Amino acid sequence: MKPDVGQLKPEGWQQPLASSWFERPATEVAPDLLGRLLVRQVGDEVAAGWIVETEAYYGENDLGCHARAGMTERTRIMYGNPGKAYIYFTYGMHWLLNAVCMPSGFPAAVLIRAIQPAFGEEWMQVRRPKRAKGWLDGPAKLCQALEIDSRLNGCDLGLHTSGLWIAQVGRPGLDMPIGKTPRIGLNSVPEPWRSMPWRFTLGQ
DNA sequence: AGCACGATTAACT
DNA sequence: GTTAATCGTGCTC
Repeated sequence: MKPDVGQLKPEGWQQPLASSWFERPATEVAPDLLGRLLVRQVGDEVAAGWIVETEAYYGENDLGCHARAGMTERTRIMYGNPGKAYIYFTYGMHWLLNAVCMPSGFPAAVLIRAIQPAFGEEWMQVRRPKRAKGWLDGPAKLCQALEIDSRLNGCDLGLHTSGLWIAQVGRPGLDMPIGKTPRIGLNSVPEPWRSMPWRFTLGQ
């Protein structure tokens, strides 16, 4: 009988990236996150997905970035320490997950836009019943699947304690080229920010 | 206190 | 291809 490779936990899945790993421009961190493992643990339940799509949001000058308006209650986390989760609510119903980049004081983050299931698929399906193609392709979809919401805003992605981390382990067979395109959904953002090639994809 | 809008998604035509 | 759903946030009065 053929083993279900997708359900095996890869070596190193419990080893989070250090906070200092995120202390770089978001435009460098975003492509570097591709192929790494986003892990969620709630009690005894664990699920994880390979990151395959990211976007960089970088500084107050970036008019596509929430920090364009300076520091507010919402963007406070983005101005904080690298490696923190910046999670915000949009369109009245969706949560989106970012990883904060750069040293404290400079607002920058990487939006996690899509994952592919690595293990714990059953647990993800509890909240995302449809297992059709594309069921985890979307920043709000993966947050729903992994039970990510405001309770995790500001948590440290470099620690296990909050139950959400990014493991350093790279996906096997990481030889595909990285795609670069403009960011999605910035419909009213002026140029050149709207077209900056800060969306990064792996095998899509 | 009121208002316009959004780093989306699903369900349409 | 288009559009409704739905509400926290940030800005204006």
